[in-house]
Amino acid sequence: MPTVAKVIVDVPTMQTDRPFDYLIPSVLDGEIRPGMRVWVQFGSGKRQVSGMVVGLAEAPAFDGELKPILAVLDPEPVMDQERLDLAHWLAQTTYAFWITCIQTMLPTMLKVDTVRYVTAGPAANEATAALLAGRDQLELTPDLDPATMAQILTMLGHDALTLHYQSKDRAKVKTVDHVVPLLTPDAYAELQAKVRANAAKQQLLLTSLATWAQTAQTPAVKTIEATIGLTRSQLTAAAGKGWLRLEPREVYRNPYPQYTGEKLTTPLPLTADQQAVVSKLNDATGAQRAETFLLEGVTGSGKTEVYLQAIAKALAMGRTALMLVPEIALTPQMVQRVKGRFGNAVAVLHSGLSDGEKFDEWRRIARGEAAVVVGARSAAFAPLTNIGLFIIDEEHESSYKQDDAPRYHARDVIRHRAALHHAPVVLGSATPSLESRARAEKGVYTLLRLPNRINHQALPTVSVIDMREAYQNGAQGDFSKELLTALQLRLKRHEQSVLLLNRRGYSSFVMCRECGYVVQCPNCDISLTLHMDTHTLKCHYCGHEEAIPHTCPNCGSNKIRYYGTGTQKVESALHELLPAARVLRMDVDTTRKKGGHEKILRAFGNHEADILLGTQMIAKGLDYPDVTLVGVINADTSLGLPDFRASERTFQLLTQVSGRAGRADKPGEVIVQSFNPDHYAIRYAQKQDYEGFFRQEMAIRHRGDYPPYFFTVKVTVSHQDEQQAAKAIYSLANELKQALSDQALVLGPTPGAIARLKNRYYYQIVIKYKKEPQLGPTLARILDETQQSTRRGFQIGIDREPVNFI
DNA sequence: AGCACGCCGACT
DNA sequence: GTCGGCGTGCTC
Repeated sequence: MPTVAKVIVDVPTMQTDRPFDYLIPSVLDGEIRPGMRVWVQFGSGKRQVSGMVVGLAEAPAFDGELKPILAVLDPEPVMDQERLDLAHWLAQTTYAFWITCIQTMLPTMLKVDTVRYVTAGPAANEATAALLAGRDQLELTPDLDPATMAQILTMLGHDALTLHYQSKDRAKVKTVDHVVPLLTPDAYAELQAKVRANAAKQQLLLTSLATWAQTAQTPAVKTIEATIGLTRSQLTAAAGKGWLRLEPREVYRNPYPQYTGEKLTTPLPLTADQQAVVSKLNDATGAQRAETFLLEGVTGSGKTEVYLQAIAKALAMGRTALMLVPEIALTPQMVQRVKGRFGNAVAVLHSGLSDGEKFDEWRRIARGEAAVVVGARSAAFAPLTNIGLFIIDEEHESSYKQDDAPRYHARDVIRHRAALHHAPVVLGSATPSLESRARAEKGVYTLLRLPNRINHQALPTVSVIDMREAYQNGAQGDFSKELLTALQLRLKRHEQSVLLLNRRGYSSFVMCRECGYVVQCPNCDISLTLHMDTHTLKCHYCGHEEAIPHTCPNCGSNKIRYYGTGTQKVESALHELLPAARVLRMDVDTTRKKGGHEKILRAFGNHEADILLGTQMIAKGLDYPDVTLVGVINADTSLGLPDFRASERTFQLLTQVSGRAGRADKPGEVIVQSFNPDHYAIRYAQKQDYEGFFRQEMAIRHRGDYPPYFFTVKVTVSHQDEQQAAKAIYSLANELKQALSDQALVLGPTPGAIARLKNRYYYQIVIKYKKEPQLGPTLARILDETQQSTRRGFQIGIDREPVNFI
């Protein structure tokens, strides 16, 4: 019988990032298994924290006195061995804390909140009474003002207060009350005789109870209310008389009640191209071969149907399937296609669900009640077992990389799991990332192609408008004459248009025309963004908000004006230029609310608007037959960024939106406005020529020693004091340069693009390398050394293959 | 992280 | 002489 549990405690620091031994008390003999959360005392004092059991042992490896586990928080493990191992692997490969990785893999509802509160102590005095002000206890929240906090600490030292810890598990299982008849049908008949005949409701209830008892039914209270019109209070009263019992039964919160799973779609006939791809995938699935495929399929080539039939193969083998989709593409249309084919066997995980819904979908998966999972990035950790197929759609999407710890790429997690499950991986995209396409070239991935659109639909015509000349030709504001004319034509024909505003690095800000002053965030070194709906300036990093100034805070001039192009500004311009057009705007502001996204897309699908105006998010998952015009207002604002992937991102975006036009029998037209109309990214996107773009971009990457020819790591140091941060990054850069071969390139140190964020100063270096066996150990050593300096306020971040270099 | 221990300045 | 400031080290 194991007597020791190895526990990772919920204290995310470098010094505590390893298992601690805890004694399994005899009352918990045999109850504790790896993957369960436990409640333990940790550190000197009475501090209590939660932790995760990652292993059991007969004897401790630690030769001090062990503390006992205080309580078990789960009746069953919430992580199986595969996922416990996965968490450890993730921690090692991303340089994140083990406990942080564990928490990322679990639904938010399984995160344990630790509550600290004080009560009157043995030496309670007037101050105690004053502080508690009649209450029994006072919770210690981080927003308590420092003076009060200091006072509390002093009083704790004098035993005037006592400190308590409590775990607050957020997991709430939703229940629905059911009526359970307690008597026999005969007994109910007898009662009916005793109850007054004109007590209609009671008579009705007794008749119903007799029937339920006869047929062994236990209907839900809600059903009874709806069908026979008895109220909950009448049932509660009857429960008091012993006629029935109200029994809470666990139910799942179903985020998609509209899919009943009764009528399933049947597989569509495949084109020869699709058939060839499906057979290759199914061969690998059948042979349980962990092969990675790169599926390069143009927009409209029927990738989704390929996925569905490949999933069917895995299911036919009695295995499960995991499919990742970018958050932004997880639209009702996508869910409908998968749920429509596989019904209730599908679980969906994305950020639009409430925590409760996510928790319930997660439990359905963990209990083996869902065999297909469709979800965004974090669904890579879905608790599926026996996975037979992995799919990553829109594989090039940068949202598959998590920007904060653990800084993982879903593709790496999926490939790691695929190797364990002996299952193939499909990476699908119309515009694969250069990294993936290069790997296919090298034979690491197997390249599969779907070069043709289904039914050989013509690709839309794409015209590029030179905005440098447009103003001589009667352009108004952000609209060239060509785009305006095309929009008017669509209005006349009652067809729909989509307008894309490429807003990356191009938000609206307020600038003084006299002195050039731009209103900045007081906490972060970035410009504040204008929000016309609330008439405020907001910081998109820290959330700071302030009123729009009427006069320049710098020179006092009243010539302070709005600059840049935001969706709101374009929207009002549209109203002026095309007063008859009904415009729907889709951006972070209009989609923040739950379901906001879907509501807008549905409204557009129902022809409630003529023009859909939005940012990047409209480029995906849209499939409306009546859209015959796609306009890109500013194609190249993303080209100017100091990021080597700027061309790749621009090409992907333009190719993607171009594919959105004219998908039905109506021919589509795409108008791209650009100040760099001759840029190769725009030219290749115009021709929808991925291979051409790939060759040229690879040559450029080769010349610049960029990925995929080189690997990259970004190391960031931050401190409240700018000098300290700068000093630290320079010594770190030196240390790295000495440890690495001269093949490796160390760029920087440079201040972060936003040098100051939430009142911390950031400095960073980027390392480019091909093969550096010393890099991993050196980074680990640096982290180890920094742990000593964390108390002095340093924070260090290591990001392998970062998506954002600035 | 958080909590205790420990070693130096302004008070009863 | 002590109370309490926050620098340093440890947590099974």
